[in-house]
Amino acid sequence: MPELPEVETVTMGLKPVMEGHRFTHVETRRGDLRVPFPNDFAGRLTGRRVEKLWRRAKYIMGTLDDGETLVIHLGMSGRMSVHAEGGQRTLGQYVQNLAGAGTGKHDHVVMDTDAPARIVFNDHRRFGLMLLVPTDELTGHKLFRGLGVEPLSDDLDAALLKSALKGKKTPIKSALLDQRVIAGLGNIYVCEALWRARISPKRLAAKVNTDQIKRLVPAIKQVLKEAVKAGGSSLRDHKRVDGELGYFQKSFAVYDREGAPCPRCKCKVKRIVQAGRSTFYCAKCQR
DNA sequence: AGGTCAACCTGAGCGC
DNA sequence: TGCGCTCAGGTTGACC
Repeated sequence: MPELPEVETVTMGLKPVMEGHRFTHVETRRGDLRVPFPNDFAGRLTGRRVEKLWRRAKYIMGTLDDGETLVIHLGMSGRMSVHAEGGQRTLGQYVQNLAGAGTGKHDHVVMDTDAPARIVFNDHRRFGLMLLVPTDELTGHKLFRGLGVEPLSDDLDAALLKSALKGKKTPIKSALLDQRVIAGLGNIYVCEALWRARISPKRLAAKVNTDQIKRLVPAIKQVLKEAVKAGGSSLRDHKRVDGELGYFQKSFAVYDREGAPCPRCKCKVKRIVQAGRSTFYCAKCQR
C-alpha cells in the first residue's frame, strides 16, 4: 500500500489514539511476518505510553516512555485501523466500530490503548514489520542509518539532489526509488513527479541537468503534498485508519494509465519495466 | 563499488 | 466455476 503520503495519512490517523496514550493490552496473532516480531513484543509494549508518534520515510515511529521506540512498516499491503465503542465521532475523529475488530484472517496485531481505542494491524502479504528499537540507537540502526533526505523537509533542494545523483549510472526512475537518495518515494509518486518535471524515467541519473533538477525538486514536493492532502492513493490496499479511501489516485497523470492520453500532450501513456517495476510515462513530453 | 533482479507472500483480475 | 497466469504501493540479499 504505502508510500510517504499513505504512511503520513495513517500516522495522522493514529495520533489521537496513540500519542499521549498507554497500551492497555497488546496481542500478536501470528509471528511469521517476513520480519518476525521481537521477543515478548506484546509484553514489552503493554503498559508503555507513547510520548510521540511520528513518521520517518515510510516508517511509523512511536517514541515510548521506557527508552524504546516502536517501529512500524506497512510493507506492500499493510493497513492500520482504529476502532472504538460507538464507532463514528468518538475521540474527535471518525473511527470504526469495535465489534469484530481484530478477528480478520490477516489481522496480525491488536493493540488497545487507554484512549480508549483498539488499533488493528492487518497485512495479508506479511511484508510489513513491527519492531522495538532502543531510542538512542535509532539513528545508527540498520533500517535508518542509510536513509536519505525527507522530501518534504527544507533539506531537499536542487543542490542536494544534484550531488546525490552525481555519478549515478542508473536511470533516474530507479535512483528516485532508492531510499538512500530520497526517503519515502515509491513507484507511484516517482512516476508522477517525473511526469510533472517532464523528465524521461530512462534518463541516467547523472545526466539529469540542472534545469531538470530545478523542476524535479518542486515536482516531488508538490505531488507528495497534494497526495497527503487527499489522504493518499487507494489502489488496492490503502485505507485511512477510519476505513475510508484516499482519493489522490483520481489525480494520477500517468500512473496505472497505460494507453490513456497524457493530460498535457494527449499522447498515449506508455508502460515499461525498469528494475522489475512498472514505469508509466509520456514518451513525448518527458525527455 | 555499484547496479540489477529474484524472492519474500497473498489476493485480485483476466482470459479461456 | 475454476484453473492458470500476471500483476501489485516495498525491501533485501545474492549475484553480475
